[in-house]
Amino acid sequence: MPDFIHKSKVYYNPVEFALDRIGGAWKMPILWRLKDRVMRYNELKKDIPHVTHKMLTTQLRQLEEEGFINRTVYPVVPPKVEYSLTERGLRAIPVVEVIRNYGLELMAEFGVEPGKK
Amino acid sequence: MPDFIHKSKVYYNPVEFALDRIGGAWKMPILWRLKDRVMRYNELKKDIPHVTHKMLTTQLRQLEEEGFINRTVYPVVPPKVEYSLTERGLRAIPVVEVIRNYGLELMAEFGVEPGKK
DNA sequence: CTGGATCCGATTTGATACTG
DNA sequence: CAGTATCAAATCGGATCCAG
Repeated sequence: MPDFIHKSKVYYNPVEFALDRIGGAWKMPILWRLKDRVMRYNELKKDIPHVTHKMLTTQLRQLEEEGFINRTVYPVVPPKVEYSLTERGLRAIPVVEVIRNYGLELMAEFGVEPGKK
Repeated sequence: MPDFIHKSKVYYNPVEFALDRIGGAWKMPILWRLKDRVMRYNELKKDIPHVTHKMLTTQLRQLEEEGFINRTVYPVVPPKVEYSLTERGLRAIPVVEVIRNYGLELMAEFGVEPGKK
């Protein structure tokens, strides 16, 4: 597997490339929540446990910049901003689902319990 | 999605749990190479481009500790150590494959070329 | 050949304060 | 409500040296 460059970063394999787009602790959880509905910033903030303001905004910016989500600003006061999946974001969902299900399997194997909401 | 704890770290969702086991830049490439054969340390080292000694050893230790790979030491000089997939590692392969294929798709979309080799 | 340990700079992240 | 900027802490990764 050869090297290739994207946005001035060198990648060594397709897995690394994919995980740099939708990996990390928050991107898949964000995409997953936008799976079947549009959400406002604060909705995401409240729905994703423990994500900090900074992390949520930077991850949203990156997902937007790479074409996974749309950011729609309504010129009203107070501000209203909605996030939704793009075509590309939609195509990521099945992958997220595979990883998510695998995570649930692993958790069962390791004996960790999701607990209650 | 509730919180849960594994090895004194708090997780917030199954995706994060899964990626902490097999995510990062090197773990999937390692698992992928052990998919259909046993490999020695130096084989992996030579076969995975740009991985450093430190990264390869730490990732191998973690994969071993979490039960994804076996480490077999042959008491000879010079040392001979072989790595192979466990049952659990084998079950991770389909997931790796999904992400790998998705990475290849994304690369095509973004117009990056794997180059030759 | 395989692996551990250490140093140290680079990157990432959390907390906090400030804005229209 | 949504977002930016800044600072310090924490983590990560590469280079290097030593060892059985």
